[in-house]
Amino acid sequence: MRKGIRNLNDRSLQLLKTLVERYISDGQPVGSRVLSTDSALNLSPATIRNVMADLEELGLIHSPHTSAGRVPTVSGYRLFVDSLLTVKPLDTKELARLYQGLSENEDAGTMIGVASRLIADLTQMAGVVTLPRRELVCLRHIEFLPLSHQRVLVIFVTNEQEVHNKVIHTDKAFGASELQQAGAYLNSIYCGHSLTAVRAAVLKELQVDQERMNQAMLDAIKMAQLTFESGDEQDDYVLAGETNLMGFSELSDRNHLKKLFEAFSQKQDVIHLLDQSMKAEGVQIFIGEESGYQAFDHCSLVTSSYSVNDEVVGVLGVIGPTRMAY
Amino acid sequence: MRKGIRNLNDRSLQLLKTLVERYISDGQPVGSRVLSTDSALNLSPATIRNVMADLEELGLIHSPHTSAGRVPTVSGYRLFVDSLLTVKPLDTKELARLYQGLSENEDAGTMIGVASRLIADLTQMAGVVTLPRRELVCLRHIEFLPLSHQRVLVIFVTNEQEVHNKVIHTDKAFGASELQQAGAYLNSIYCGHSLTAVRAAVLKELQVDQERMNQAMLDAIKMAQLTFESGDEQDDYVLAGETNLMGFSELSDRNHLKKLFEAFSQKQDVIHLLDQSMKAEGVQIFIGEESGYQAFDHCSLVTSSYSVNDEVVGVLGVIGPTRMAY
DNA sequence: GATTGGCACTCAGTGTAATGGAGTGCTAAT
DNA sequence: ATTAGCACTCCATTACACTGAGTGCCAATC
Repeated sequence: MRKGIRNLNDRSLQLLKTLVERYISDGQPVGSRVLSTDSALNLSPATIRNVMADLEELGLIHSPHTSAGRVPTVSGYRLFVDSLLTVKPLDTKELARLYQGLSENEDAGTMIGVASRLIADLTQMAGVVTLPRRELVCLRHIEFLPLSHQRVLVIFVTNEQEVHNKVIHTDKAFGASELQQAGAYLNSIYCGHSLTAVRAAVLKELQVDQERMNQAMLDAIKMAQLTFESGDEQDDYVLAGETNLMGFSELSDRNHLKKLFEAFSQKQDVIHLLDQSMKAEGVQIFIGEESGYQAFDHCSLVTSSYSVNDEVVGVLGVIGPTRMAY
Repeated sequence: MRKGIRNLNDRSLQLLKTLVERYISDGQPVGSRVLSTDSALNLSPATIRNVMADLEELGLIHSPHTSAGRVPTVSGYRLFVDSLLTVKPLDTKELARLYQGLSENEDAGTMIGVASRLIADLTQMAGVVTLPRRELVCLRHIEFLPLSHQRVLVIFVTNEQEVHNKVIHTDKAFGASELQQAGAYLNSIYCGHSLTAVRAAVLKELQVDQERMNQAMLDAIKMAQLTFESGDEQDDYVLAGETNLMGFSELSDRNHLKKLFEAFSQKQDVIHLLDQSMKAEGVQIFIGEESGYQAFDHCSLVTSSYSVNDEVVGVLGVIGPTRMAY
């Protein structure tokens, strides 16, 4: 008399849905009685108990103990968000405010901070936005300035108006004009390419084409190599409203909380996770342990990629407790 | 039969000291019995009870409830750190490691991050280091680069090798050579001055000396004004090891913890506090409510200023629970 | 006069019932 | 297939006694 998840009837799904919704709003295990009055279906608690037994057998819900109500499991949430979730239209109105808030400032760096903050305020959870990925950042301009002791200050502009700088150490001392020449040369050939493309090209040049170049060109290429070598500028993200997470009782366990915040400041795991979700189109949801990272066991992460010029360059997301209003 | 704090006898102070030390290491109210065995003094618990009654009357210690031991109050801690504290010599050894860790990297920005991290790891509490104050940062070099749409990229180097950049919007479009000239001009007159000094000088120039200047000079000054106007770059600090604070039971109250972390991310209060302690020489200690900020009610902050070239430019500190090993 | 031993007292913390209530599972009736 | 009824389970709360650590005070002692 076993049934698979696939041929669950509508009624069971309906009940699962209201159960999840109820649990999300109350945070308490929900029993058959409340479910009977809560759901539009006119069913007695007894009937609902039968259905719930089925749902439990399928691993969608689960009892903390014998005489408590039921709580959705991860798979239960998963089914809920995958096929039962009805999105509220509020989002669009808020979205307008969000856009407005964003359009006010032009620097991409601060914009990302603002976006993150907005998400956090809006959801009362933690907002997270990744910086555009390095591979997709395109070089607009590069320039070298002399510093003392064979040091050179590299300034490069990417995308619209983003400015980066770095100090590199060269083999020999260069004068201002030499450096200017080198910059002009590099601009002429690499401008408009992505940073990773530049890096690859530079490496290739150094390996194969040395005899074709004069000394000035070689110096320029070498400096470019120093500038773009190794991904020392890790992909990064901006987090806001972490403190909102401390209000949720399900994350009250100090150990969990600590692990979570450590993950935030280590950044690594979070970046991996966000990276993953960038690969997929549209909205992604990681529920509880699905993320694969222990620190997020009791959290969920809802992400959506964002684009610049029709190209996906980053991810924004909301981090909250598993029991969150999806 | 009342006595002031001033004429407390040595024995009472000795007892207060061991009480505080004991409380710091155990975190539990300490009673007369333990104190009698703990202290080198050979006194019976009864005697100690008498002394403790005196100390309590003076507001230095206090009982959570009738039949618990005593716990130091804020004034008790204060007296302890002010006159009873004997510094362990361990610090110097660790300090060597600290110096070594710091000397490895030369960029001031990352150095501060490393310092903060080191403090946190060393103390198992939160480390905090302020960036050098703006007023004390001295301009080494300034340069302008043209961007599109009447935008100019300003790059200026301060102190040793620190590079800052900013995009400003000008009234009219400038060519590369004009900008270079302007940069050279500004370098010639303002190089070596502190940023605030430059700002003041620029403002003064704009008000009084306009007729003496040619157009190029005026443009240069105007750009400098745009660059250094208003303290938009707030003083800042780097925090590390916040998560260490979550392990302390006395900060377990979620509300307190939340307030504290909010203060961290708002930065403002922390900056004020650190600023305050920069004014005083040497090591400063804020205990519990002494700081005046609610968020720090159950924390203590130990700070020390640090100098570059014999001038105090910033503060580093440790944030921990009131019950910390001072 | 300072110190100490003795004693009654207080009070948080703990363990053990007892009680109530919410919820379930099962069975028999509809 | 649904429902009502019933016995059962288990958590949560309360009550209560008990223990132990610690105090305050008093009288005895050095």
